[in-house]
Amino acid sequence: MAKEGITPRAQDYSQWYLDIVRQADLADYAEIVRGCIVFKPTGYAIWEGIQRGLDERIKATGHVNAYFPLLIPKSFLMREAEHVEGFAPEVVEVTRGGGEELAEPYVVRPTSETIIGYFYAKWVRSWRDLPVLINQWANVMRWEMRTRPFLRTAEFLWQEGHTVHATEADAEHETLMILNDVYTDFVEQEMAVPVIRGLKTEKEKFPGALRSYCIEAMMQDGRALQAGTSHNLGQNFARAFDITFTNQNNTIQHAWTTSWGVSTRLIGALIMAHSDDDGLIIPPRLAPTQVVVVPIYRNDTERSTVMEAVQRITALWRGKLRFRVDDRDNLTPGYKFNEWELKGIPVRIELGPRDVQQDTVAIARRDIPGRAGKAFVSQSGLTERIEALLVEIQQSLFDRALTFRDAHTFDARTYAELVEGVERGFVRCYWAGTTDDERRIQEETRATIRCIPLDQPASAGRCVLTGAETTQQVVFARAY
RNA sequence: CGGGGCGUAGCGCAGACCGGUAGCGCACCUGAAUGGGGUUCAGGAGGUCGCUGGUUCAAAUCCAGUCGCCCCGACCA
Repeated sequence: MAKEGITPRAQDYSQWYLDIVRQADLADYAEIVRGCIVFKPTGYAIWEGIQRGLDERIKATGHVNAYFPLLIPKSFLMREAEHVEGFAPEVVEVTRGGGEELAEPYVVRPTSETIIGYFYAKWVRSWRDLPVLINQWANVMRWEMRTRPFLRTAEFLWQEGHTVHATEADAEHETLMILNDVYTDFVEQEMAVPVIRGLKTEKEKFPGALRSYCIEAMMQDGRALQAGTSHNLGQNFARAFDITFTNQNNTIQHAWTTSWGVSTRLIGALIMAHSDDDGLIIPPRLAPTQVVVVPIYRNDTERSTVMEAVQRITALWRGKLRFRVDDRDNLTPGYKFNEWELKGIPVRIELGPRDVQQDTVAIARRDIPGRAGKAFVSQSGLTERIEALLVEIQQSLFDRALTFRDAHTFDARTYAELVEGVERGFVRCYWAGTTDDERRIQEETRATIRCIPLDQPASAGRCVLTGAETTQQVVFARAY
């Protein structure tokens, strides 16, 4: 029973996504600024929830927040060879200011490794200054050729962590700790989206990094979405920006740096992982509003008794549940039911004259849409019942997403199986090919190696392409 | 950069071939009734027809130019 104005997923998945964004009032196109969107209050509230969950974890692991300039001297970008090459095509330049041509143009940051590297070089002198553990919440700009709300926009919001360490081992530990304790934990626990942790291949890694790790999630069309990345930058940026320190033996050494980020793209992941043909579904732990109350009445007398009961019941929720009462008078209850389902509120409580008499309410859960997810229950113990239901919904969304991913993950032994598998989801296979092989497969199948999973099989197998024996498995998929 | 399409009310569109001073649906405003799964009736407001120029007594409509947006591809993640 698809809602009005929402294209069913099976008909056109990409249009379905755009419909959800529009209908659930998450974003508006900033048609006057190419490739940009407006994060409307509902969409921004989801981002605030993401920020809260990540910021807590980032701080709990010893990091602090700071803020660096939006504009970066163009020459900075040039200092790291791979980095320039990687970002040059999508950089926006500022060449004038105060009505005059600038001596040196600035670029609008596509990411901040370079400018932060410059300051870290100033700040770091001794091994006693390390580690530097700083995060920044910021906007960045990349002139993308083709944009989609949240998934790829010219300007987007994110956090970028930038750290400096004395040794390679420390940097590697930091990179993996962020991947595990911050990103994976947040995305799985709060967003209820299961992820695969892995290493990027040379072809897919961050420009300038030694190694890039990532978490990859599966969307409901079987395509992969990179939900977060964590890079061990080695000494590449330390060399380019001269970040050095004197160690305990009074020797000057280049430091080891890392960077890691997740962006507003996560909102896209959230939508595509959970939502259905009736609209958005937001996992309870992240939902700006967890419970909506729809009062039902026919006249002023009924209205006052019903509203009285609503007041009495919701008074118990303060500090426990994020809720709102939909007391708009010009809309029918049926309309409101549909609207709140469309907007993905996890639990809906309906309360009418009959409920007042019988000491009941109707309780509906969003993950089971329509009347099927609705039950009449007693008012006593309602708060606890809702709290338990929210936990249950959170778990059921995660389980559902995991079951879906497993059902759409295929082991391929031959190239033909790989080609067939990426049509429908993730393909797991042994791989001993080269970067050129990857490129060729991408041309032929539009699929790329999403990652080399951290969880690897115990035994060896034969490469899906070359037939060579290898112990390394990779995951192929088409990606957003 | 190549191919295609589109600019008329907030949104979606008709009107254009055949020139005569702009219309429909939804949304919006007012009132009344309705109210447990997208409520009904009545009334109302809202448009320099993307922009510039030309043809004409008369241009949304014909002609020329120009700007912008969308889709497909290339590119990127």
